[in-house]
Amino acid sequence: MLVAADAVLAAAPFPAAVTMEAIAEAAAVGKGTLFRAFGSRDGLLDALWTRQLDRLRDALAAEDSPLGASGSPRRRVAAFLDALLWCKLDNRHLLRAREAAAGLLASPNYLWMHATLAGLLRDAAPKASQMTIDYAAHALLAPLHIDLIDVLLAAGMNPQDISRAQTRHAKAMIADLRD
Amino acid sequence: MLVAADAVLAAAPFPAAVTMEAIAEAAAVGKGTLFRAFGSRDGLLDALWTRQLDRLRDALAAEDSPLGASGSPRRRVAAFLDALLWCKLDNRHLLRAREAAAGLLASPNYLWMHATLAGLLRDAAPKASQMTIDYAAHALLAPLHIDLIDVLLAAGMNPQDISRAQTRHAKAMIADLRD
DNA sequence: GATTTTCCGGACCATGAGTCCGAATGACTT
DNA sequence: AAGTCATTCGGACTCATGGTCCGGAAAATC
Repeated sequence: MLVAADAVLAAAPFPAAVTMEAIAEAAAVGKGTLFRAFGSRDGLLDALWTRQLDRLRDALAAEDSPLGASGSPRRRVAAFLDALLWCKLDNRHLLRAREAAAGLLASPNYLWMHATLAGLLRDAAPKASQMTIDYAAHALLAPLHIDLIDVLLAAGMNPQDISRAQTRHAKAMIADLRD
Repeated sequence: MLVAADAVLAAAPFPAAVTMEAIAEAAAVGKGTLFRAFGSRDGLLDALWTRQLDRLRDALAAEDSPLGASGSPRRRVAAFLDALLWCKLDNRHLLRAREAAAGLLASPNYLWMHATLAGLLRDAAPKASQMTIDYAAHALLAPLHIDLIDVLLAAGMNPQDISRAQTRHAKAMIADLRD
């Protein structure tokens, strides 16, 4: 069932448009069965994503990988982020299946924010490469995602705290960009 | 029309559940008129969001604010991010109106990623405060959002580039956490 | 083989985005 | 002022899809 769902999502040119009915058919099963097993569309997607992360968790537990406790903390952080990156790349179809804000980052508004911030960063670090600056701008904007802000507020931070943390983040990024 | 839409979204306990019909009624206008004016639900939300950002753009243009060209680049970056933060806080209802991944950051999977990464960061910078580490972990995970990855790939970066940029980001964050 | 229980599946329902055409409004002409 | 034409409006309608539900099949038990 999970396998069939993964296959049909991977094959679809537009995973967000894949219906539960289509998945049920591909799995040679009734729609009711799908819903009984996963509760909802999101439940199914969650199950699929969790399955992928489980493999990652196993890798983390393995001693020999760069993720294992043997490496230096710094390397482990990088290795962990890399593992996540590859996992996400490999399962793009799955993550894109949640319609959500598809293309919101390509909207004029985000483009403007990014261009503006990148411009300011260029002023602050004239010698940094364009690609580095562009990435830094994205990395500074990403934590402003409303969902993350909600999480931070729910976790007990107040706007002042967030503002300070973000300023510090920016400072660290600029310091790095200046080499 | 925009004003009415903003009001009804702001008043709703769950903005994502506000229907176009409800907005039309609040604006004392037919549904057809709404759609003719904005094309779609997303179009309307875009228009609302753009309206807010326009105010920000004006502030940026003003000479006297910390955003103006008079400040140091570093201050301007911080001021810009802060302005965005407050803008987003003030318009939370509007941003949350795009149903999307509501609560995805509260899912066990994200919680695990965050906890794991925060743990690694703690190892790398034992003296940093918990709040700082938590924020850093969020800030490192946020750029892994699939939408951003897609944008980066579309912009010509390949996975290797992203990996390098992300590693550099992590390095900069850790360096900062260690003071 | 009869009876009970569990599980399955596809017909069915509810909802809400987006469409469309008839009606209303208003501008322009005589 | 009345008639005519163009433009815009609005709400009834369509359609797609997530989610429900019940009749019946399969399995377990005796």
